[in-house]
Amino acid sequence: MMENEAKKILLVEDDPNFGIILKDYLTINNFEVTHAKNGMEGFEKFKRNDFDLCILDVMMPYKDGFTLAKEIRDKNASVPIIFLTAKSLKEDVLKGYAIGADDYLNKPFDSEVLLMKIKAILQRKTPENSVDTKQFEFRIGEFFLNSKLRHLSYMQDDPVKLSPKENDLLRLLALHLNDLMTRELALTKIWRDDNYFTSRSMDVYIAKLRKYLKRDENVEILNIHGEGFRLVVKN
Amino acid sequence: MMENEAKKILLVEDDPNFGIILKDYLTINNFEVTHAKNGMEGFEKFKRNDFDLCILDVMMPYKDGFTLAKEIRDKNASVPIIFLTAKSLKEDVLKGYAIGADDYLNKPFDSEVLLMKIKAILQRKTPENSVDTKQFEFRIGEFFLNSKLRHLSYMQDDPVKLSPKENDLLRLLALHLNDLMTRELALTKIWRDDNYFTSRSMDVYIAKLRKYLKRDENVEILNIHGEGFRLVVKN
DNA sequence: AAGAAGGTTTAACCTATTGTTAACAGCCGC
DNA sequence: GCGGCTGTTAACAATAGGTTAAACCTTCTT
Repeated sequence: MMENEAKKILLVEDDPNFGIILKDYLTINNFEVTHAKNGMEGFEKFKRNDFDLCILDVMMPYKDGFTLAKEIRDKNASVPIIFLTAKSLKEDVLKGYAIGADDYLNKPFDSEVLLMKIKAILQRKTPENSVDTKQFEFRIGEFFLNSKLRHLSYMQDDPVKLSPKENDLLRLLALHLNDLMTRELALTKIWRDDNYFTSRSMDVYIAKLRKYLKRDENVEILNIHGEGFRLVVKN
Repeated sequence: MMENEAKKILLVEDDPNFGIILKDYLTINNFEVTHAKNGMEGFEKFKRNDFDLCILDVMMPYKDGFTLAKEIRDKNASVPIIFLTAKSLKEDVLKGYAIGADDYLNKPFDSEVLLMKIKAILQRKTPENSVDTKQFEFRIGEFFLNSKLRHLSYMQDDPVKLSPKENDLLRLLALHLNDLMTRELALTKIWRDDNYFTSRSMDVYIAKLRKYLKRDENVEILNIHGEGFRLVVKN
């Protein structure tokens, strides 16, 4: 099965029973849910993560859903927000939308309906209207790396196709061009685990990259014993 | 603030009184509203214009809102759709979302709430959504794609008729010509769901498109393992 | 109402790509 | 020279993609 990354949802709901049930339901449906019990905690968690969607209860102690939503909007103008509420005052609904809500559900609601709404909202948000500051293109001596297409080209030759790991690793080296890229950084960023086996796996990839880069003798990957690697371009 | 062009809304509602009131209300709020009195008329009008949003009553004579929505979806996979309905059967709501609704309102509803929902939906839709440009004609090597008519022609040959999905997929590839079109994008935009089966279905459509495109050896669809596809024109 | 036709999804089978691990060899620094 | 790094290759397992055909579902016809 193709493993697409699960979308991350921040759920802020003070009722512990309801919160846990909803969290479980969404988890079963393949979302990665972070549950906060009040507005304060919700905002802390929001700041520490990149969420694809926020579900906020309106009535909560310490900090209500509207206030939280405003703080979230200040940090991030585009993350979708869904409000949940027991009362259904028109003024509240309008206030919610004015803050920039994407939807508004009155309790009790059907969980399947919520699921559909979540999907509908996530669909309208295309992956590329998020301003991606990611850098995809690098010049490395006479090489040119396009890490979006995973292509490494040398002068006029046909580009070589890189595997995802080859590509990630070379990109990380390029980001630290002529400088040290520590083992630890590569392992935590790319392999998401730092142990003997991932470390050996990384060495295998360094070997593969060296093979690709042999064509330009001014480019090489140097090892710094016990520290990491250094992609250098001579001259 | 710059005066943006009024957004065009297709309103399909068989109750004449309610329809006119709603149309006026939306017009006052700076939308350009086309009112159709039944599903038949709604579809005719849809075909003749580019709408930014559709508001469909579910229960209508001749052609109900769901059927109309499906026809609209076949023509245009991404235009937002809001359903209005008097009854609120859960099955109907889910059916609506399954077709690709963006929202679902039960009558009676507050017109201000509808207005806010419309704004929330359009806001998500418009931000420089480069991918969703309203472009329907493409030159792909020696091919010419008219994605309104769903015609793919090669030189002077008779055009091949494409099915809705074939057409949407080729159009999306063409919008990203020579660049990566991610699986995720195609699945969320065209299939409106991203899972194992829709992913395999997409592969089947890629095979179909490759068959059509074989006539021009300079045109091909390349795979980027784990990421998506790339429609390239050589030279 | 039955059947044909067209479109889409699912299943099945096969190939290609990718990542990990083992094995063995050489290297570093003390 | 010794023990822990690093370099390299090859085998293997797991996953993704290519293709065809059958199943399924609507819609259109008769």
